[in-house]
Amino acid sequence: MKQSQLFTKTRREAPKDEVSKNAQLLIRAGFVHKELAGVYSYLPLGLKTLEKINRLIRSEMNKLGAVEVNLSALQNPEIWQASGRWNDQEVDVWFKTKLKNESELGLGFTHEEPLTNLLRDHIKSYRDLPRAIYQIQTKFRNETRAKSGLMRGREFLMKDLYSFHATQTEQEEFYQQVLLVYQNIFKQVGLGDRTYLTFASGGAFSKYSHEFQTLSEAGEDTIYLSADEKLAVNIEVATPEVLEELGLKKEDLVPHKAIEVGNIFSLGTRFSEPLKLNFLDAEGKEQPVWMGSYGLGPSRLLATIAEVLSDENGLVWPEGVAPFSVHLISLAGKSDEVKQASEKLYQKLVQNKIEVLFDDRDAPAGEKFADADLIGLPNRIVVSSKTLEAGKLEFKNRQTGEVTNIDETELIRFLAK
RNA sequence: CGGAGCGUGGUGUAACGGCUAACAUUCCUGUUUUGGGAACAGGCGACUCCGGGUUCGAAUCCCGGCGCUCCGACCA
Repeated sequence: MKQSQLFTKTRREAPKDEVSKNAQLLIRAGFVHKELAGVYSYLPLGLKTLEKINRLIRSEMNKLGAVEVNLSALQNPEIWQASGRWNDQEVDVWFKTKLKNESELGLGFTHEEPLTNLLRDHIKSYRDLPRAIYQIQTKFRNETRAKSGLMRGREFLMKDLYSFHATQTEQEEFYQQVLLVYQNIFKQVGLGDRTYLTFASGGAFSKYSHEFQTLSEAGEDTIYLSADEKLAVNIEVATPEVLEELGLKKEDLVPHKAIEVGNIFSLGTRFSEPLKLNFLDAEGKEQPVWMGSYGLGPSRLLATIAEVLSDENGLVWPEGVAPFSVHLISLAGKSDEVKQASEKLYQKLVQNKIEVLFDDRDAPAGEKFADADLIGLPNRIVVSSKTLEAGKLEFKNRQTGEVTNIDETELIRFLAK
C-alpha cells in the first residue's frame, strides 16, 4: 500500500487525556481513534494489525479442530435468566436495552449461554461429541471504570472458544491442548518470553482456572512468579494452602504486575444443566454435556504488544503481527531517478507478495524516518540517490536497529522467505 | 460506585477578573529544500465543554451538569 493513500496522519504529541503508553502510541501512529472512554475505532493500520492477530489465532484454533461461528451481539434475556446471569447482582457489566415494545435485550458480554442453548438443536448423542466452537466477536461490558487505554474497554474484540464433551476427562484433555495452543499463540505474537501460565480462581466446577499473564508494569493484576519462573500464581488465589498444594514457598515468590491476555476455564455442567444441553450416552442414558471456555482478547493482545514491545521512538511490531512487513522509504526529492527506482522496487516487492507500506509522500527525510519508527514495521528499506549510487539498498531492522546494505535480489529472497 | 485532578483552534500549551483570547505544531498558498520531524513569507482555523449565577466586565470567581484521566472498590 502506498502511504499517500493512507488517510491517517501521525502526530507528534499524544492527546493529553491519554496516559497509558499503548493508547498514546496507537493514537499517535494512527492505528486507532478514541470515541469514548474505553471505546476505540480501528483505522486502517490498526485494523490490519488486528486482522493479522486474528488470522494467527484462527490458524491455531483450526489445529484444535475448532470451527468458527458468529453469534449475535443482541441477547435474549430468557436464556440468561435460566443460568441466573441476567440478574444485576450476579453480573454487573451488562449493557441492557429495550425493544420498542418495552421487552428487554442485552448486549453480549460473553456467549456461554447462547451457544449452549443453540447446541441443543445439534447435540443429541455421544456421537455428536466432542465439539469445539469459537468466534472472534465484539463484546460489550459496562465497566464501572474503563482504563489503561485499550486494555480494559467497554467494547472490545474477543476470541471465545467453547468445548463440549461427553466426559470430564475428555474435557480436561482438551483443556491441556488449548493450553499448549495458547502458549504457541503468545510465542508467535512476540510475547512468549514474558507470558506465564498462571493459576487463578476456578469457579464452581474446578479448583483452578489458568490465566496467561504477560509481565508489564501496565498490568492490572499481580502474580507471584516462582524463582525458577516455572510456576505463576495470581495473588488473588495465593493463600498459604494453595501455595502448599502447588509446592511453593512464599519466600521464593516474586510479585510482578501483569496483563491478563488469556484465560481458560473448565465449566463442568454449570451451563449445560440449567440450559438442558444433554446427550444420550452409549447406554441410552441422558447426561449433561461437559464444557470448557477459553478466552483471548485480540484487541487486548494488540494493546499489550504495543505496550511492552515499543521503545522511545514508537511501536515495534513483531513479524506476523505487523500491519505490513516492510516500510519502503523513498528519499526522492526532485530526483526522478530515485522516484522511478523506488516505484519499481515497490512493484517488485508487491509481485513477490511481500506486504509493503510505500512512503511515496513528498516529505523531508527526517519526517519519514520518524514516522517509520513510530509506526514500527519490522523492516525498513531506504531508496535514495545514495543507495542508487552504491547499487545497494539500505535495510534496517526496527527491533535491533541494525542497518545493512544489501542488494535487491538478496533482499527479496530474505523477505519473501 | 467513593476519592482526586483536568476540560481553551485538529493537537500540545499560554493568558492578573479588564485591549481584537496568545504561542507552537498541524493544515492551505508560494519560494526554496530533501539522509533524522528543514527555511522564509503569507494565510485558514476557538461562542474558551454545557447550563445557570456573581460582576460595569468572566476563559478566569461560585453552583449544577456532562466528559476525560488517575487512585481505590469491582472485574463471568
